[in-house]
Amino acid sequence: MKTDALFKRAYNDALLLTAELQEGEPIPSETLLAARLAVSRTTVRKILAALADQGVVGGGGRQRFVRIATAAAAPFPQAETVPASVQVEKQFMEWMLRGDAKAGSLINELELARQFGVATTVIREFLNSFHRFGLIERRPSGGWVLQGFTSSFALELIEIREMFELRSAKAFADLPETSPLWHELRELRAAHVDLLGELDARFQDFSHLDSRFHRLVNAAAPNRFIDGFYDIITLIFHYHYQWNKRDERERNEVAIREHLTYIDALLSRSRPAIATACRKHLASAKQTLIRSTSGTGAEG
Amino acid sequence: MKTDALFKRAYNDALLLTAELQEGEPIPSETLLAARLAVSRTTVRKILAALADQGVVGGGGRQRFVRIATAAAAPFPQAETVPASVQVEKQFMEWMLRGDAKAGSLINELELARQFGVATTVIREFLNSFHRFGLIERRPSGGWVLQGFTSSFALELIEIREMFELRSAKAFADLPETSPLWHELRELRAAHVDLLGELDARFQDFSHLDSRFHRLVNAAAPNRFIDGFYDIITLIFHYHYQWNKRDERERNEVAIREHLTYIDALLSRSRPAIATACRKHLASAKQTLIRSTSGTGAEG
DNA sequence: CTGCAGTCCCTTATGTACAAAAAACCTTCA
DNA sequence: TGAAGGTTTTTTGTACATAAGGGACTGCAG
Repeated sequence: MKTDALFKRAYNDALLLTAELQEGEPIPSETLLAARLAVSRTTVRKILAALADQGVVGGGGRQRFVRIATAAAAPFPQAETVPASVQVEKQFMEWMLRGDAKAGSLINELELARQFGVATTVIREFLNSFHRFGLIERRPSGGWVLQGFTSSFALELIEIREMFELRSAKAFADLPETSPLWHELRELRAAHVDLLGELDARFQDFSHLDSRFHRLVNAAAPNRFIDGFYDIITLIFHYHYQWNKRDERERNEVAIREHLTYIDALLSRSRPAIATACRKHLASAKQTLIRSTSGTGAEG
Repeated sequence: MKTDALFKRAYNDALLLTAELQEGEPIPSETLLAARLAVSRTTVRKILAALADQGVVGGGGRQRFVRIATAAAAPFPQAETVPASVQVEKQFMEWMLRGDAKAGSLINELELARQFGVATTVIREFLNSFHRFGLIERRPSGGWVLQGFTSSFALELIEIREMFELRSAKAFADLPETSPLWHELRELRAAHVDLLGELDARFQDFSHLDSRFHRLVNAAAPNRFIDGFYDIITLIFHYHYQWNKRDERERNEVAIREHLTYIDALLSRSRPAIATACRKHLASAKQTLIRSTSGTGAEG
């Protein structure tokens, strides 16, 4: 049976929407709600039925209205609103980065399924799509081998990243003045400055900003393979930022300042300045990443 | 139920092995056969039981021998010895490259499953792993959109290829004299010369040689992401060579000569010569590929 | 005639079942 | 005693069932 995490999330969102309305106010049309909640009308109807059950909305057909203005109905627990596939990724990364599994060991689908509380099918599908991240390998006879987050993985990752980033940064400098990306870059610069101002409170927001920035640079000359590669980068850095707490604030401050230099170089369109700033930033990202890898990276 | 294509392939292989033995000769041990046929001993035992049923081998336990020297038993049909997943890839590429499906259209799992004669699970798993080749995209709401083999796909593919190949070629030139790769390179050069000599008869063998050569170059400085990328290259070129028959012989001859120039440049270790030969080869590969793409590549 | 809700059908996601294949363990005989 | 065959246990690949969710079609009301 398919999980109804989508329904539950949308239901919770709908509860928030109704809370904004006055008692007795009419409910927006199903089509409108569908657009607002980003789900199909089928799901909206299911939600409306559930809300009617809960007494939150009254009436029926075209005469639906808010019955209780204060959100009396309890929302679904947060955990149930996350699709199984997302939870599996999170749990798997945790399992791997926490060192519960050694590099080179076999992955047992059934065991993981039990441990994560999902069906083996979900694990199987996850492993299949996770393969592209380079952290696991398929054995010829079936089954999967864990490669692990080793320093050789980090080195190989960073090597490709440097090639792609330098290429994209150059392309960015060649963008016509009219490109909307320049505006986005300036906005992103402002976001960096903002974050730097309140770094003590929000220093964990950097991970997201980092991903946005590097994807913006790549948008100068889109290439689906580079985009795909940035998914890997984003994943690795996301979890890396989550798990490696050492000097987190300092690391992020350094990175933000490097970004700013890099952004200014891009804005100046000076090729040498861009290359220098880009290389410098990548070099320090490399150091950070390698320091946190698990092993020697000596593998077959 | 799991298919027994593995058993059938190994059974056919085993039939060939027994045909080499004299009537009455003893059969190698189960362990040895398992290694020889590249399957587990469990499968070997199943094969031996089947062969005994067919009267090809007699005796039992430690006294098994060949009963009929001439291979009297019929092997399984070729088609049944290919795992479903491999057949699906072939059929899918055919379906796509033949133009049965337009770029941008939705992929219907059930329909494909029926058309290819497999269960939907197999299609699903295939699409999941095929995603990395960049020819299909996942829709946010589930399901897949066909991107197709467009010229923008080809251009993006080639761009990455050039970056990777130049990088690896440089690394190759820096290999120590003692590296075994130099020997392999010389062997590969000989294979090219051989093929050139009998090109009229064997010109289709080039596809395989091409893949071997480029993977060898990459082996100079292994990187799992580049390796993964070469899977894409190999796939595309493999099917491209199969489907684009126009000027096939001439194209291959040109490519072989370019390879020879490229190999000689590598052997000379001259950086400028390597870069020139590499670029020249990639440029003509690019032309060939782009000429055979299906559309304008104008997509969202 | 336009936007809405009612209804129906199609497709996909996920759990479960079961056979194939692998791997581990046990027994036997030269 | 060690290499072979016999037996049992695990694990994976594939089919199938079923609910969730998307989308098309229809008739109605303003």
